[in-house]
Amino acid sequence: MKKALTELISDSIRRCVDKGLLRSRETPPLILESPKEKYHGDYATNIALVMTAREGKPPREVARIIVSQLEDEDGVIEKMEIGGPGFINFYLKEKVWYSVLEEIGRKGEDFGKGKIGEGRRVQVEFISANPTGPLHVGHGRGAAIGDALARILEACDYRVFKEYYINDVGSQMNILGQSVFLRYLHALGKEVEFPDYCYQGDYIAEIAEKAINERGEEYLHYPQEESIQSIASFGANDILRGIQGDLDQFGVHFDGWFSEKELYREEKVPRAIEDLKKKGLVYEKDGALWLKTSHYGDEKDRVLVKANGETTYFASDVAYHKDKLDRGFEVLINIWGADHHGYVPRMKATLMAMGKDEAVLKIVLVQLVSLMRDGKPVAMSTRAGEFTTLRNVVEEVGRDAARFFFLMRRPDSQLDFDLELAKRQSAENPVYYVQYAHARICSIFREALNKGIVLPRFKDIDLHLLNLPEELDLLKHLTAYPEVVEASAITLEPHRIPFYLMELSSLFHSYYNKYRVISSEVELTQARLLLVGAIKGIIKSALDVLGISAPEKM
RNA sequence: GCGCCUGUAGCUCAGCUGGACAGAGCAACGGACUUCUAAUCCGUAGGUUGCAGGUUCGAGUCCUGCCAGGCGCGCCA
Repeated sequence: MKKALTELISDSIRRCVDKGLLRSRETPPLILESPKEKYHGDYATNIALVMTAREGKPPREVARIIVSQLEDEDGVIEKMEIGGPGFINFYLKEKVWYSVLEEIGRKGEDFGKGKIGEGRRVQVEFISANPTGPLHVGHGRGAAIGDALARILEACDYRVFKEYYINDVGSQMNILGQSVFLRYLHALGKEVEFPDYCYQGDYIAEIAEKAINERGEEYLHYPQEESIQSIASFGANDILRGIQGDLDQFGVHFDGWFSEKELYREEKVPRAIEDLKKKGLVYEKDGALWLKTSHYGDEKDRVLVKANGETTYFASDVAYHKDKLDRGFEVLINIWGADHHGYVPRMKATLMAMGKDEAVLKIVLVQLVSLMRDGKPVAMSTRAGEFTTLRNVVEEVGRDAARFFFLMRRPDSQLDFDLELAKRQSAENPVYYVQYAHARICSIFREALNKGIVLPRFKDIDLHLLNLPEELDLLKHLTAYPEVVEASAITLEPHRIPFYLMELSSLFHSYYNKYRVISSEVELTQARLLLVGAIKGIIKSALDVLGISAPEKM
């Protein structure tokens, strides 16, 4: 609808220019919005205000000219008004809003799906937590956002690949190996000291137990270095299985798991460096090998290979991102914890060094989560081993509530996650508010079924019976759903969908309390059933895009 | 010291990427269940958008400088 109206206005402006009424050859981008106040119409544009400087005419005059040339061939406009300083307000005919019901009926679950992706291949990389311990709540937020974004992009005709990058190389693996090895020795009755830098959580001892059960005393017989390395992979594998289990329980499923170790095994790191060297972007200084990231906006150059010959973590990342491109992804989306924000410029620079546009790599920074219980912070330091895992949180508050809470806020604002609040099954908890709207509608349909009410074919229903202001308002909101999904995809902001859902649910609950859907008037009942059925469908698909269930009974 | 994010009602947050009088929910107060689920609804009250400037027809939104909170600034991963 919005698009059609935008067309009409553009046509009108073109006509004005042709007729010499206006002189702007280039029209600024046309912005059409839904005014907050109803008496400002269904849609409004500020185009006349924007054009006023170039036209040398007062804005209301420009607006008047545009309105005079507007040809509404399909007869969708009820009236147009020039408001305030020069807004053009459009009031649409009621029939326009009815068409959304037909569209929802026709498209079913595809209603809300857009085309802006044009089939482009996009990779969404998220969580990518080191396999050195279970996932904690912070990872949960990243997981919820990454998964929801993937679903949103899919709904907009992107071909999405969800990937988890496993950081299974480097010193943290070594520390994991040492930590487990020491617990292993301890469990076998040896005297050991457990240093501070080792991972402290109970899960380390549990892995050591498993190692004993599965491998016995095998690790005692190798040289210590070898044992540590080997027990590190044993531990990493075990932890990774745990992470997969946690994610499974949270309803997140990846299309691919990419191992850093594989990058080295396939020599992709040296090859990536070689590639950049050929472009003259790599140089040697102080015995180390550097990438000229500063040529692409980074504050300084970065080391790829240290003076001691070891490659850096950054080098792996360079190779990994090259691999992403080699696999044919056109857009790369990385969901990162905000503590990694300092790496954004160097990663963007890397992509540019590989000859890509900066916009190919989009990085969503997710701010930290503070876990609260009744307003008091819950400690969660990994080191001390007293952290709260994602698993614990999901078990305590449930998958749906956890997801909704993670998705409710803008990624770049810090999140206080209150466990007690998330558990409460009351108005304070918006998850239930939305789900309840869905369940209520399902209940209406059960009642209709009981009473033997049948929905006739769409064209046999008299939609003009839906003429209450509340009904038109609901229809307008339904119409806006595809725009919300699209905006969400463009801005990479999933929180718009929970907010949309809360608004829609609120309108429905009001309507439900004020009027009856099922009444003795058969035709009215049928029309209203059609309306609430459409609402139900949209709540369902919006929840779906968030990875949240839509229960039929509560 | 430098950089990134945040600052909006008592609390938790929206604000459609510059629009009309700044919006919800919670908490507070007062009402609504013989009728499709009261996990709901209706009403009342609540504001100098951190502060000070600037840009323009118009600023919560953009720019500059402060203030406050969070997070980063390794040849660590």
